[in-house]
Amino acid sequence: MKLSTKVRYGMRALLSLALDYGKGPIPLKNIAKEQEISEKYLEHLMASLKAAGLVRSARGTHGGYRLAKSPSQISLDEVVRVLEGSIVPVDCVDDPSVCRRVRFCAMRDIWRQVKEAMEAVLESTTLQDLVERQREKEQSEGTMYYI
Amino acid sequence: MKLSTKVRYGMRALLSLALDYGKGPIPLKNIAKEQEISEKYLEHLMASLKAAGLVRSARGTHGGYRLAKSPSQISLDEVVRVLEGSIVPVDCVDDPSVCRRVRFCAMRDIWRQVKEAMEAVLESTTLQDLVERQREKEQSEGTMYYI
DNA sequence: ATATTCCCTATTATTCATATAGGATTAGTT
DNA sequence: AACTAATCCTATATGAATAATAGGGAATAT
Repeated sequence: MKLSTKVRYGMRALLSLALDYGKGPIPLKNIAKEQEISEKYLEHLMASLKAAGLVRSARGTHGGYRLAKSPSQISLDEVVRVLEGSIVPVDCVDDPSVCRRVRFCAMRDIWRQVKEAMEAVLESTTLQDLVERQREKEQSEGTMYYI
Repeated sequence: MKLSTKVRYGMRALLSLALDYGKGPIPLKNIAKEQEISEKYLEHLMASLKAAGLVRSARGTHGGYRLAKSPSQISLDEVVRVLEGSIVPVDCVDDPSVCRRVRFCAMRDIWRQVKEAMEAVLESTTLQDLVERQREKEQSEGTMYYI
């Protein structure tokens, strides 16, 4: 029931970009350093995020990544879906064909409830919410953020 | 964000025992056959469930496993915790020591909300609920159940 | 030109979940 | 006592997914 590090790293990277939203492209190198993620690994994540239309990129000097939409338009469930494929705890919830007796299965109902509960939280939270929350915390305490 | 098969198999095994609650010990072999789980693998799961006090065992002829408490007293969150260790999507939610900046982390709040949402569903459902749900479904449709 | 940056493909490493094996122990049955 | 059905224990193998690294190619601003 753990999130992959893909999602954890990806969220951190996006939060990083959200905090700098409007300031032009941020080089991957900076994000990697700030978030203590290997550059090479982060490249892959950014490629996925770009393919999904969450970030845009610019090459060359002064290039880097920036969010493709405003932080308030990116909800966390979108991010999880991009980096992890889906949110379901069990495949049959989204794809009934993986199990022949799906129609009679008591467990499946529960797993669907679990999925919906998780989704509700992730859908109702955007990067903008994270930014605000982060700024509040920094104000009173420190500067860095990790997951 | 997937459940391990440990949990899926374990739930199925327990549901099996719950459906036969009060009928004396059920040999592991029977459960394995009914649920299409390898006997050897199921042995490990039952060992965990026994160590956690969810089932009792009897050796020798006519031995087997039975629930240690009534189905209505076993909630699903307990089962998940036993077989998966915890319910958290990210370790820092339960154990702040894994990350030095936990106090200032915006993400952690969200992951905790996700955890609580999942827990709410699992805590409010017991094996007895599953049994009833299962019987309803069987009545109208078939006999077998899978996850 | 050159330095900086993203881009692409391939490969390796590591971890963890899953599964199997073989025998030891216990308890009923005859 | 011998036999059989069952759990119990420890060790090991397998496999798949995740995580991480490597190396060079292509674009762009100065």
